[in-house]
Parts: sequence; C-alpha cells; structure tokens
Amino acid sequence: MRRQAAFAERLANLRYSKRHSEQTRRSIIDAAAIKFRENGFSGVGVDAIASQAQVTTGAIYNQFQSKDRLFAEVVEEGLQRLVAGLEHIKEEGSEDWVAQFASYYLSKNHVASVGIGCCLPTLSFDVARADEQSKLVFTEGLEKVVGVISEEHGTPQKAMLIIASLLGSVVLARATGNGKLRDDLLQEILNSLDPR
Amino acid sequence: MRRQAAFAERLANLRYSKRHSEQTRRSIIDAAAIKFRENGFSGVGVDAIASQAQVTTGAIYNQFQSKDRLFAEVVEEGLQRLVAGLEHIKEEGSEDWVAQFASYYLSKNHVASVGIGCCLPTLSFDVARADEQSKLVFTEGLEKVVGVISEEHGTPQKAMLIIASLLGSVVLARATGNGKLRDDLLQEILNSLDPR
DNA sequence: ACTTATAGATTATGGTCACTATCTATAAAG
DNA sequence: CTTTATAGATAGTGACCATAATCTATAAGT
Repeated sequence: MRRQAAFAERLANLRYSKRHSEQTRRSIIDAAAIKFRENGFSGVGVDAIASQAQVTTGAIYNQFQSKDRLFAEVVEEGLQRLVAGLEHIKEEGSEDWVAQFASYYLSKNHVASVGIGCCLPTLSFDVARADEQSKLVFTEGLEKVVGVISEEHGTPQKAMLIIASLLGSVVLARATGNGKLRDDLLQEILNSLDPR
Repeated sequence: MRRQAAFAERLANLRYSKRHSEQTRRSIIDAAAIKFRENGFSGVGVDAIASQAQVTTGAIYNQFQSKDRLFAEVVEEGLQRLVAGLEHIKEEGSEDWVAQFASYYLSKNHVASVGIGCCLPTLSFDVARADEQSKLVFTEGLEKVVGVISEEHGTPQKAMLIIASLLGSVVLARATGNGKLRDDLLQEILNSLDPR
C-alpha cells in the first residue's frame, strides 16, 4: 500500500545505492526535459514531473533546490546536447554539414518531436522570463553553439543568423495548423538557407 | 465597501451602457495582451488579468467564454497590429521599408518592450501549445503578414524567412543576459539581413 | 553486527488556479 | 413609471501549485 515505486525498486535491488541515486536524478531530468518542452515552465507542475519520472516530489526536492534550478539544469543539458549533435554531424566530414543539420532541424519529424526535440524552440521563451541562473547557462551554451558553427563556417554573426532562422522557423511551423502554409514552410525556408 | 470599481464608474456615469461595456472589453483585452506576453499563457491567471484591467473575474467571464478564448482574441489582435504596422511603414514610401522595419524590430527598445511589443516573440510558443482556435487565427494572421511583405518585396518564402529570423533573433536576445553576446547580436543580424 | 547518514516516500501547508452560482444595480424598452 | 434584460461584483468551488517537515528504509562505514 505504501511507497508506490517500491515494487520496481525491489526488482532493481538497488535502492539507496549511489548508482540508484544517480539514476533517480537522471530520470527526473529526463522527465523534466520532456514536460518543460511540451508544456512550458509554468504549464507543468513538480508533481507531474515526479509522476512522469516515477518518483515523488520528495525525491525531486532532495535532488534539486527548487523548480527553477531543475529548469536551469534542463536548459544546460539541452544546449549541451545541441552542441554534441552539431559536433557529431560535423565530424562525419561532409562539406555542407550545416545544411545537413538544417535539413534535419526543419524536418517534419523534428517539428513533431516537441518533447525530445531541440531546446531552442521550446525553452528559450521561458529562459527569457527566468532568473539569471537560467539565462547564464543559456548564454554560455549558446556561445558554444555559435562557436561550433562559425569555427569552419563563416562569421559568428552568420552562425547566429542561422540559429535564429531555424529556431523561428520551427516555432512558426508548430504554431500554424496543418494547412498549406505549414506544409510548405519548412522546405521553402530550407531552400532559402541553402548555399546557392 | 462593496464593488471595488464603483467609485470610478459613478464618476464616468456610464455604467452598463453599451459604450461602457465595450470599454470594459477593450481594457480586458489590453490587459491580457500585456500579461500574456510578459508571463506566458500559463504564467498568468485570470485574476491577475482582471486586476490589471481594473475589473473582476466576473466581468471577464461575462465577456469571454474562457481563458483560452481570451488568449485567441489577443493573438488575433496581435497579428492585426503587426499587419497594420507593416502597412504603415510601407505606405511611408521608402524603397527599403522592410529593412526599416527590421531595424525597428531589432532595436533595443523593442527587445525591451516585452508587454507591448510584437506578438510573435512572445505568444507564438503558447500558440504552438494552444487549441485549434488559437492556431487558426494565428495562421490566418501570419498569412496576411507574409502577404504584405512579399507583395512588393520578394517571394512568400523569402518573407517567411525574414519573419522567422526576426522572431528568432528577438527571442535569443531576450533569453541571453546582458553580456557581449546580446549587446552585439541584434546589430550583427541586422547587418546580415541588409540588402548588400 | 552495529551505527550513521541519507534517498526518497508520505503528508501537510498555505496559496493560487480556472471557473461558476448568485446577486445587484442600472440601462434600455415599453 | 414599470418591466426586463444584463454587465459586472461577490463569493465561492474543488483542483492544483511549490515547497517543507517528518518519517522510514537501507547502503555504507566501522
């Protein structure tokens, strides 16, 4: 009757071990990453995040000081993943790897994947409204993103323009319905971005 | 003691007249437009909107079916104002009126004016999470915006790219702190957008 | 084996949420 | 003048909010 997650934990036989604690932290961040993206910072409660992570609020507040700090961690990790993704495509060696990245970014698959997609079209609005901690990790992460793109591919301002265009395009695509405007938007913008 | 706004209304001598009812509706929409932009749809309550509009929640629910419907009206009007603003600059006759518009859009003043600024960098995220009604008015409004820009200035997809870039740039500028990244971002993007 | 530290469950707290039912004052219509 | 319709105030509703306090089970150190 008590301890809702007791069954799974007994199976895992790892309760309260260091490894289990790290897994708990990971599952909380993963759940928060999805929920914050899908519903926004104010659109989801700590309870809902806990339930998605299959823990209780006690576990969350043991691992994180506050909802704001958890959000900041999600933002930080979101940008780390963006940097990692860029570097991964880059190291595959293709000359026009930025166009390749843009093609993935504007794909219907990525536009539809709100919860697991890039953090920029989902979290950046909330970062703009968040505390300095979140803005700081966002700024530092964005600088790395700009660095990776501009390293071998134009100036930092050109890199920034690409990021802003991609972010804005995905937001517009998600905000418009499923009409003709949206159906053609992504491919058309991709064409415009293509090095002619 | 009762009826908190009674005093002002007695002064105006217009309580319950049609004109007063329209004024009430207007002040609610104006208040909601600011609050939704500043705090997001889930970040502000109907009570806070009512208090900003100097009415009670009863007045809001008498004028609007739900918070979602009020949001849809704010979105609709936000895009109408964007169209009107574009047409206003356009009719002033300058050849590079789009660059003029971009210059205003990326100005520090507009970036700082979250509550009264353009609806795209503030409401579009929430539209992406909203019901079909809001997405519909957003899509229709966006089509008009694209129409005005592309009418005499390139293809619709070029217009869409401009909008996406401007929207994305303002979001990034607001999400980053006040460091060097932000200070230079806007001017640099403006340069990149400039017809060379 | 025994102690200790702690991860995480449980429960509670005071506040706010969207929304509703009811009431009242007054504008408009006769 | 009387009636009627309604804008908007008042006062709730139960659900949810972020967070804290307390408790307990167990892993780790001795």
